[in-house]
Amino acid sequence: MDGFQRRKEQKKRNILDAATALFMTYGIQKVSISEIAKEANVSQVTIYNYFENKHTLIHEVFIYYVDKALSDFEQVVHSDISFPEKLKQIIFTKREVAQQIHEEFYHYLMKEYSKEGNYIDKIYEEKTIPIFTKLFQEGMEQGYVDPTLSQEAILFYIQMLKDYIQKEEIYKKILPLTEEITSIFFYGIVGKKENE
Amino acid sequence: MDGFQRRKEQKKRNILDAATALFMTYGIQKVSISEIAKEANVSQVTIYNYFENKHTLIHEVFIYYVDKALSDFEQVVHSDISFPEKLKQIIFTKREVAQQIHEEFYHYLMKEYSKEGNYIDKIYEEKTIPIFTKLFQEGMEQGYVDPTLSQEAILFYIQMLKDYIQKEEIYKKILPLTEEITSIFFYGIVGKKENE
Amino acid sequence: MDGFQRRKEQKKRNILDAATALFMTYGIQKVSISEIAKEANVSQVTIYNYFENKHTLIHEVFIYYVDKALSDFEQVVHSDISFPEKLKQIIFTKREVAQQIHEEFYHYLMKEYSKEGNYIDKIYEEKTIPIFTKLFQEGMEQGYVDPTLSQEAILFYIQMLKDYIQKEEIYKKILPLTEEITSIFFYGIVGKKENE
Amino acid sequence: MDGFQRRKEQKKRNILDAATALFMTYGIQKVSISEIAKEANVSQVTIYNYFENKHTLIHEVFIYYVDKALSDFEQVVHSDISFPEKLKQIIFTKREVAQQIHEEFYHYLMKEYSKEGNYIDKIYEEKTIPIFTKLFQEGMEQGYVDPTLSQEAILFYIQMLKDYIQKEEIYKKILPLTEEITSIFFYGIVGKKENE
DNA sequence: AATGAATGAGGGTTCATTCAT
DNA sequence: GATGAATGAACCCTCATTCAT
Repeated sequence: MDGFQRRKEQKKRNILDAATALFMTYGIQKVSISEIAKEANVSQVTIYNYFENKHTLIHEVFIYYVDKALSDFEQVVHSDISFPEKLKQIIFTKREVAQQIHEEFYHYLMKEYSKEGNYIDKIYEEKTIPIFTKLFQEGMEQGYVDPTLSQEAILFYIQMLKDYIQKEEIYKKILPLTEEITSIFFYGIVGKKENE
Repeated sequence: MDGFQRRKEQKKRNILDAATALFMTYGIQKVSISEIAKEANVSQVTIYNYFENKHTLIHEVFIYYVDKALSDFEQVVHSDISFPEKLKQIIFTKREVAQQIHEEFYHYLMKEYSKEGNYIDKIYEEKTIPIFTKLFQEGMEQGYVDPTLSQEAILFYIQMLKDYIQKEEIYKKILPLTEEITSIFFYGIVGKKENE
Repeated sequence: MDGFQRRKEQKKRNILDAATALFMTYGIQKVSISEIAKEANVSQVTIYNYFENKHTLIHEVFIYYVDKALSDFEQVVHSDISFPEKLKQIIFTKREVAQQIHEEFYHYLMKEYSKEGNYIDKIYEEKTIPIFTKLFQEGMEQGYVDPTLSQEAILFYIQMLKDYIQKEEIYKKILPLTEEITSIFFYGIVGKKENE
Repeated sequence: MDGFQRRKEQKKRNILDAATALFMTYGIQKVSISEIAKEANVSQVTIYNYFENKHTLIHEVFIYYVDKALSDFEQVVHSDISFPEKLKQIIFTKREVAQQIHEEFYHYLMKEYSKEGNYIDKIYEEKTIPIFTKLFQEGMEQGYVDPTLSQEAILFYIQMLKDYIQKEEIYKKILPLTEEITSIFFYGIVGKKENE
């Protein structure tokens, strides 16, 4: 990649960064192309030179985000910490990219783009699931996971926790409850029997 | 209430219903007043005769929804079924009003209306929490709830489950997992020890 | 006129009064039928029962106002005070009806209604001019009016003073200048020669 | 200023001219943005690209007009004609810009914009008054102005004449009276004493 | 490649007026 | 005769997108 190409890529990334930041703060519909242009210090038309239309821009922002999240996830799973600690990190770790990703973002994409490729599902099935499977195997061997539970049900739970905690207003409230929530996740509301 | 009043109320409800349905399907911002008018078979201006502006309309739809949800909740808690069954219903029962309430709906209101009274918080604190407290007392007495857990943590869990399951695309996927999810909720992913 | 008629007339007058007050305070275009209705404590449609449309309503308000002004004017001219005092009163007396008549009112009528009858011109020529003529005759005989001046020019001057002083923001400013303005009116900016 | 800038300025002026013309003929409220756009041969949105909103547009039209009037005024005062001739021109000269400025224009601005800087008052005090003062000094030295009169009173008179003559329907009527009006302005309705 | 300028389509809102009781 | 309810037309304004340089 020569200097020209590099500068071009840099500009594209500038736009993506500006768009990502704005989308995450204000949601998708509230952010206009002109605002993104201003934030990225380019003209509106320049955005159109790099991205076919707003649709496409959103799509690429999305991919950018998903990839980043995936790589974070892999890093944690392959790290050298205990199984419970891994789960804790997966659930509570906020991706830097998406510090406060607006839900609308997720929904918008789910609704508008489900037809065209469903990048996220592909990534999920091809990359995320295998990693999870490996993780759970580890968990079962160490006695942390009930082997009668389906992997789907557990994934649902993890996904739910992650999503919910993403919500800005929730995150603040539950920070002091981290330990308890982890405990409920492992032992349920009935609680751990002490005599075990 | 005479015939006049009744017809008026009926029309207002028509508009509220149309708006609710559209908001829940497409989100708030995507739905225009003119679409609501078309759906409700009235002119745009008629909507303005009943509601000051879009803001107000959204607000009233919101109240309509919250009240309905509360009344459903109360009914379940006071019903004559077992504690686990109650929790199951609370978590999985979809309010008819809000079959598939769009998250944006919640967020929009949280953001835009937080200043003016915060109706939902008031309802939550004054009505919902006391009912929950009573319910958990019941649960503890019957050994279903770990007494070392804070009520907040448990509420967080329930709220999270309810919210998450509200999501349309999630609901479909997890219907077959209902039993398992309930089990994880009670006993965690470590699972119930059979010798208990 | 029986009681029925009288009540009807009363209601019409209520509407006219409300409209007049609002027009004079806010101008014509800024005042909506619904505001007039509210101010007069009737329904919008009631206004349409008495006046064909907004046009007509404005027209009638106008006539109401002109008649009142004319009668005030006549009273001053026929009163028992000196000529200069009469002029002073004509110029500086604010009609109660039109304490602060909005200019737009005048202009709107001049523009929109000039075709249809020109009530004001008729009144002016048939009633006002003769009275003025009589007044000036009086002034000339007493040496207050230069006989070489045309009556039109003097009328212009008087009209101008009256109109200008009507303006709310002007009126306040020139109150302390009343004497001087009268003096200029009589003796011009060159001033009265003291040795006369 | 390059070609780009110049064309932009030109277009902005086109819009200002169209707006000015329409405002002066029909008043401010009656003129819609779409009418201005049509008159200026641009799209509505183009107007919004140059002016933030209707408010701003009106404001700029206003400044355009005031500046033009001021410059005309200065030119007359500094010109090489007699004192009476100067006054005559000041009073009767219609600025080309504002051939028939609608009063509503003036009022609207006085009401709506009085808060924000009061451009006209500033101009008036800083520029107009000093020039007037100089002019009157000249008039007094030549015996045209009664030195016992306050400058305020005279200014009031001049302002009144100018304003009143601005009115379209008045202007036509008094054109043949120009000489007489000037005479009254200088010598009052009592008239000039011939033996002076 | 990059931009300033321009726009069609659509959004929320208001108003004078009519309909139906 | 009086009213509450309803509306078509118009208004100000925003946005994603294209044109022209």
